[in-house]
Amino acid sequence: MKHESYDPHTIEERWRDFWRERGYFRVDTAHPKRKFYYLNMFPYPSGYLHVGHGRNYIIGDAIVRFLLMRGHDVLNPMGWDAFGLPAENAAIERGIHPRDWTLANIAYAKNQFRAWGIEYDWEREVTTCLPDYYRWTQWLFLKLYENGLAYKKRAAVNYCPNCKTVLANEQVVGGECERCGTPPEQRELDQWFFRITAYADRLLADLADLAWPDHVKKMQENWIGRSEGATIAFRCEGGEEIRVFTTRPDTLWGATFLVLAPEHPLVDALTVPERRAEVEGYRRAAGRASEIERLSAEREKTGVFTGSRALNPVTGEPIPIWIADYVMPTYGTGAIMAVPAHDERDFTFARAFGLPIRVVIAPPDGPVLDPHAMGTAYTGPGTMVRSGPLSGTPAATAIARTIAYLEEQGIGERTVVYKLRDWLISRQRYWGAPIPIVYCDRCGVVPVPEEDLPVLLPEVPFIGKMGLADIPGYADTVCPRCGGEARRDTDTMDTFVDSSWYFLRFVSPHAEEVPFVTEDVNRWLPVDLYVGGVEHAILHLLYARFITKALHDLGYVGFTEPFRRLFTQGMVCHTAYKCPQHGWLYPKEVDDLRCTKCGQEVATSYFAMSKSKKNVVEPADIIQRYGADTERLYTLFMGPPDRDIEWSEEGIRGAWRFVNRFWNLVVGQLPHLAGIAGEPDPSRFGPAERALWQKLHATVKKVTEEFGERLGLNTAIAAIMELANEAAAYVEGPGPDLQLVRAVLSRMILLLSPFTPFLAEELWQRLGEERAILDTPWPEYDPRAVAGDEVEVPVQINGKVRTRLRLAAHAASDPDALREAALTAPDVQERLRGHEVQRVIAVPGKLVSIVVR
RNA sequence: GCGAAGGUGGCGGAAUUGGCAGACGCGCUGGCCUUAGGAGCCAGUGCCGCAAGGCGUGCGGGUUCGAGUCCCGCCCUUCGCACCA
Repeated sequence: MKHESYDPHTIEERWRDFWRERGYFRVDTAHPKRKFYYLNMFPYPSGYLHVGHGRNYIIGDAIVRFLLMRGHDVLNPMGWDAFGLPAENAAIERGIHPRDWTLANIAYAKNQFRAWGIEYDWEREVTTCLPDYYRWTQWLFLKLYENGLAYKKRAAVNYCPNCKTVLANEQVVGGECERCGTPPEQRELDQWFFRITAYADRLLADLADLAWPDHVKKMQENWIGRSEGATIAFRCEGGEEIRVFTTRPDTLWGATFLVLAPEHPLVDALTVPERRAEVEGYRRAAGRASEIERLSAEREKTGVFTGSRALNPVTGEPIPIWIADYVMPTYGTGAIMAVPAHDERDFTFARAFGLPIRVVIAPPDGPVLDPHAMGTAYTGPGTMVRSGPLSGTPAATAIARTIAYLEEQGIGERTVVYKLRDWLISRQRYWGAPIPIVYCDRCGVVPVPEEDLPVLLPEVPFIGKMGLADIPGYADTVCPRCGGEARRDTDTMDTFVDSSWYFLRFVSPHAEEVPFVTEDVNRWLPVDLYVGGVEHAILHLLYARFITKALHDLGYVGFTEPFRRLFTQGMVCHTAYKCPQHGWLYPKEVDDLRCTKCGQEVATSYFAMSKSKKNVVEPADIIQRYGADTERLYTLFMGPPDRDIEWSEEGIRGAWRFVNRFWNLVVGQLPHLAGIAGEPDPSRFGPAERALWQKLHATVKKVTEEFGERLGLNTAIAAIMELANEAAAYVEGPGPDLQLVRAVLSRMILLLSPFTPFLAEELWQRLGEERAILDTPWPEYDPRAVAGDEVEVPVQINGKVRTRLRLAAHAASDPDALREAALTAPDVQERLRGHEVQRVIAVPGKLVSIVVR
């Protein structure tokens, strides 16, 4: 080897602490000139970060380095979402305290960041499980409580018997506990809720202004689930009033029965004695049925008749009242009017139980519907028929006219309902922020005074699944109001409360009197770019938006949305092996696709990296073999950041080879470049120089633009590779222009520096540059140089490219000259012989298309 | 069922505005170098064909001088929601 070969370990060790010592990633939040709040979703400290986690932070570090070079004041903090069940469960397994486990993981992860070359302002570190943070989570609870946004109620809630705690609706995914997959049970419990439903309309409306991926907005929209319709009152024969919600009030004349949810409060009163046994039996069965069973749309419809009737308010006809579990107790009023002719579910139910079907909507131009012949409900548009005074109303105005009529008659009114329900935040586990509430026999529910915060987690040896209620003495306290004996609330808050405001704390992490300094957060928020996994599309992002709006209304912040732009990065997948007998296997337990324990053939598949599937790749191994720069480069190169990608052992070698080639290119040129300074002089360029010069400027443009809207970092890297390939070919050629070589190499180092910061800093210094890269402005490009002075223009004949012309840029941009050049080109002439030219389309700078016969 | 995203070589993926399909990388093939190669370098590599040429972006139609890109109708994959009245 004629020069020093690339040794990532020496290089990376040299620069690792340089950035920290120089404080490049610190920011003065009080005096930003061009502020940019970049935020990665903070991690859950679960043990270690694998290369899949790394992707999130590597994307962020590259963007932040770019922004710094562009002269922004970047707030780029990092912290730990440190409370929660997994730490508790891991601690139980290991027989240690969740705090010790968590803090050890944090220390380990910080070293991993350092190894990756990812720097943060660690003076802003926020750890949600420490009292100086959760004190303010409790403060948040108190503020919501004082303003009627936190309340306690007894309700049927989802309880996970395995995790031994209740769950929010958002944490029941597909009828299973989000954490452990156990189907939750319904339990009647006294629990704390946050009144997120009070913000349903604004959470929905404000989505419009967010620069978020459409699918994430759509998911939130669906989750909030706004429906417009009417509430209609039905008088029962026994005098009770049943209110139903419907989106189709125009079908009211076709309502032939009512259905209540089994849990509906009027069921008892409406059940006649001879039906009581059957109704009670059905209610008990419905209570036991898990959420999955009950929500399955394919399930047979079941229900029972209460024996009572109500009067259809517009026809005066008595109609039977049933109960059925296809009606949800918590949506709308928990009761529906059934219009079997025009609603699929009601139709199925009516057919199953022989209930009458009455057609009140006539399809346009269609045959008159015959209730006996219908195989399915007609839910399409049509004219109202058999609907008393409203008969003949066309579809377009039917709903609005019916609502007006109902309001006139005093039977009902326009109503908007949401699927969104209040956020259940009580958890019966230890590792969370205690709810700062005291129960006193004399004073009732008493909030802990702000000055008494934090309510500390009790210091106990940690022995097993437990809540604060299991810890002797924890609940005993005195009432803050009367000083008498009282009991503490023994629940902790959902960890999503912790993460619903952490982005505010980062701005003023050391404030002791307040959770954050309003003036400062107003200067820095909303977050300019928030990057994280799409799995938080609903839970975290909806909660954080809600809390921000609540804090806004209470006067603590001046903005209503926390995250202006959201980017969701894809997951890193990797081969996973499964043995029919031994389950998931580590790659080292597989030989020639057979299990090393039993010799059976293993199944291979691709999954997002996870410990449970034993398919994680450890950054330490990769860094040991190739260095952090190679891992970073490969991570960003292997696919667009918003898509899932597949980690491959071969792929990383490609990145490794590039890093080596680049090193060899620059280090190989160093002896020639000593003493070479100044910008190259384009007037002295030959064709090879002009081509390279153009490529350089085009590459600067490309890379710069990819850091904008698209974040196509994979193609930015590809562009740099192209430039490197051309530069390598150029320096091998005859008599290279050394000023040009220096210009190309030094700018290429800058372009590469967000991706491979160690390598870039090292080569930059070896090139003799005095300033560090992060003190150097990002390279500029000259649009004229990008355009170049000669272009290649393809010529199509009947839609096929037949030849390419090399033309001066000015000729290519003039349609007439372009047309002329194409038609006179010898090989075009050749092809046109014997044909009649019908049409010539010359697109300046692009191509010429000739149509012949 | 509803909604969203996607389907391009052997593979990961490019093609940003209707204008050269397959950039860049992996893999593969051949060669060089080497005691050796899971190192490095050079060349080739969408498919069919000796070639000229033809065919090619899930399938079928359409618009256009020109379609991966736009329109209509399907198929498949992934994700989200799912008896929400």
